[in-house]
Parts: sequence; C-alpha cells; structure tokens
Amino acid sequence: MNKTQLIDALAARYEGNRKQAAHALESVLDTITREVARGEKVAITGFGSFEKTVREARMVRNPQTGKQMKSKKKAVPRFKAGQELKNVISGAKKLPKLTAANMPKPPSVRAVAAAASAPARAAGAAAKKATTKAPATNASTAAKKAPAKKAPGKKASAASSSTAKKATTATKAGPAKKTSAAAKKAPAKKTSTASTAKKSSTAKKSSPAKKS
Amino acid sequence: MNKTQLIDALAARYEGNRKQAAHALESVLDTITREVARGEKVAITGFGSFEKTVREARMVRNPQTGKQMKSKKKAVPRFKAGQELKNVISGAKKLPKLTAANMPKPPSVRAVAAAASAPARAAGAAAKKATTKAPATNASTAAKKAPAKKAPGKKASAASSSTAKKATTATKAGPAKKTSAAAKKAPAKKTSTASTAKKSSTAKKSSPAKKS
DNA sequence: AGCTAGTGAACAAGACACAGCTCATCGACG
DNA sequence: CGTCGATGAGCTGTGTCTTGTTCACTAGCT
Repeated sequence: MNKTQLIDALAARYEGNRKQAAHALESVLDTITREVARGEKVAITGFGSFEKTVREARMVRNPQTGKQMKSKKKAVPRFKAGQELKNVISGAKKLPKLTAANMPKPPSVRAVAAAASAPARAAGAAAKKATTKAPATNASTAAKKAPAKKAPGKKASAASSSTAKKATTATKAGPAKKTSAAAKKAPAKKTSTASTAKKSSTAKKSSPAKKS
Repeated sequence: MNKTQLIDALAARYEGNRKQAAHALESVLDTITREVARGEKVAITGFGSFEKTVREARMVRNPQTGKQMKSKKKAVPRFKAGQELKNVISGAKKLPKLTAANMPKPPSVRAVAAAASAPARAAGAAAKKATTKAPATNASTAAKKAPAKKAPGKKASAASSSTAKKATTATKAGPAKKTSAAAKKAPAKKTSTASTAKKSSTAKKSSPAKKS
C-alpha cells in the first residue's frame, strides 16, 4: 500500500477530504519523526513505541565479496509493537469495525479482556508452582487454549504465586532495577491466544541521557 | 513520550486544537493497523513500512526452568524504517524546522538533492574503484559532518563511473557479482537526503494481491 | 480513581541486518 | 496528468540481535 492509498483510506475518517487526510498523516509522521530524532521514545499505548537505538560499530561484510567492512556507531530507529497491535495482527481481537469517522473507543472490548486477564495470570502462576516443570507445561498450555470465556472462577486461583520466585537476577551491577512483568490477559475474548509477550535485552549498558 | 504528549505536540499543527490532533492520530494509527492486519504492507516513503510477518513455530526455552516450550506459528507486525527516517534519526539531515501549521513542503529541498544525486553517485563509484574503502569512508563522513553547504566539489568525480558496471543483472543465478563500492553519497548535502542504500528485487514472486 | 499495559533479566535459537548494486515504482512537481 | 528522479526492495552470507518465557511493579491511560 502506497502512501496515496493510505491517504485515501484515511480520507474516510475525514468525510472524504483527502487534503485533511494528507495533512493528518504527514503531521503525525513528522511529529513522531521529530520526537524520535530528539531521542525521545514515542510510546503509543495499544499501538507500539518508536525509539532511537544506538547501534555500536561492528564489522559487517559485503555478502557479495565477503569483504569485511566496519560500520561505525550509529543511531537507528526502532519500533516495538504494542500488545493490542500484536493481537490485531495475529488475528486475535478484531477491530470494532468502526471505519467511519467516530467512535474513538469501543466499549466492551477492553472490559472483556480485563476480566480474562486475572484468571489467565493466576492459572499460569499456579501451574508453575505446582510442578515447575513437566506437568506444568501441559497445564499452562491447556489454560492458554481455553482462556476464552471470560473467566469462570477467576478469583479462585489467587493463591500465592511468588513462592518460587525471588531475586532472579542481580545482573549488571549498580542499578538494580526490579521490574517485573507482565501479565498478559487474554486478548480476544474467545479465540484468544494467550499471548504473553515480553522481551528483554540482556544487560546492555543502559543509557544515558534522558535529555530534555 | 506519552500519547498525550504526542497529541499535544501534534496539536501545534492543528492550531492548538487537541481534539483534531487526537482524531488525526487515532485515525492514522487505526488505519495503518487495519491495513496491516489485512495483510497489506503499508509503505510510507520517507518514513518506513509496516508489514505483517509470519513467524513459524519454534522451540523456546523458559529461562527459569530450562524447560522447552514451543511457541506456535503466529503473525507479528514488523516495521522497517525508511531511508529518510534513518537519516533524521542518525542525526544527518535535520527536518526543515517546520513546526507550525503550514508549509507542507519546502521548496528547494528535493531539487537540491536531485542535483547532487547524480554527481554523488558517480563520485561514489569512482571512489570505490580508486580505493574501495578507506578514503571513501572518510569522505562520506566529512560530508555528513558538513552537510550544510550543498556540495563542495562533487562534480569533480564524475568521470567514468559506469565503466565498471555492465551486466550485473545475472542476479541470483549468476555468481559473478561485481561488488563495487559504494560510497554513499553525502547524506546531507544541505537538506536533501543522502544515502545510497538500495536494494532490489529481481524478480521474486512479486506481490500477491494488490487489492483494490 | 481504577485498571491495564509496559518493562526487565537470563538463556537459547532463530531472524533480521548490513553492503552493494539495479530495477520498478512511488512521489512530487509543473 | 505526465514526467523525472529518488526511494524501496532483494539477494547473499555472516553475525548480532531479537524473540520468547515468567513474574510483579509501576506508570500511564481511560
């Protein structure tokens, strides 16, 4: 899809006015670009985040010649998709169907997800504790498979999950960030999948300057 | 940078009207999301492209338990930054400074780029042949550093660049790759773009459905 | 005010990236 | 609407980087 087509599609949200659509698109992109360029991470909940990442100099090699070359350190843009976007892309959770020019936020969608979330998390934790290994796999898997419904007995699973955990990582050195993580709720209300996306990077050196 | 702040910044392009800004943002993001979800690659020249990629199932391992688990095949969103975006992020080429609510397109920008382009490329080729490496790097770097002016002596290198070229197109099958050099022209001569990254396809499978 | 999403860390394996070159298409301008 | 030209995409091969998982907290969003 070309930019032209995108503008055209966007025009639908502007009563067909392509001029406004074009302006909207370029404004948004330009703004994001500037922000990222400034070093600011642009996080858009439900969509993803744009961030400037510094790539250290490394030896790369020309595939055709096999000759080594070194690319010096440089900053590159990086985009991390948000949970909702992943769900939509993966097929779980379909957008409301809204396509006209209104309804900024669907009502029930999130609510349902929220309801499911609790149970999903509990289930996972419980399973883990139970065996911490083989059986757990099955259990957890099963749970994922059927997270759908809203949540039959969510409150039931509460229990104490943290048992097994503790300080998993001292990592790095000075800065002990704790952070943790994530509970992923069920994306789609019924066909969900249980996502659980997380990630991490292996101790980098963290960085610097937050600037502005 | 939160979405709120983004909207605020965006509002500047809408006479400070945050409502319109918010609408513009959500419209753009939503539209892109839907397109990508449909499987369509959304390519925005100068910014980047959003695409849906299918990631096959693979065995991953739970770091804490060491237990293998398999993530099933799933689709994930992918974003590839465009050339211009990269330049902006990396520091080369700064946006026009436009930040108010007008001037959608600066006058001389592209024109200049175009002018420089031809020579730049030639230069690159020549340089490559000449040294194929060190000098070229420096040269380009220097250029970046002093992007401002348009281009000191670019025309000089014109010479016979294409000489080295010929039928490179064997592509794929033909092992004889040429390899040459490269040289990315000066990224920011003035305000233009810079870069020389290219890629190409050579007949692949073309694209699937173009859809409407 | 309430609740959700995002983040971090370690370990392992797969995937993307880079470089350089070329073609086709998009994009902008008149 | 047409044209000029820049931009995007790919191959190839090596290697780095990312993803994936779990768990809990906190900040941001609604």
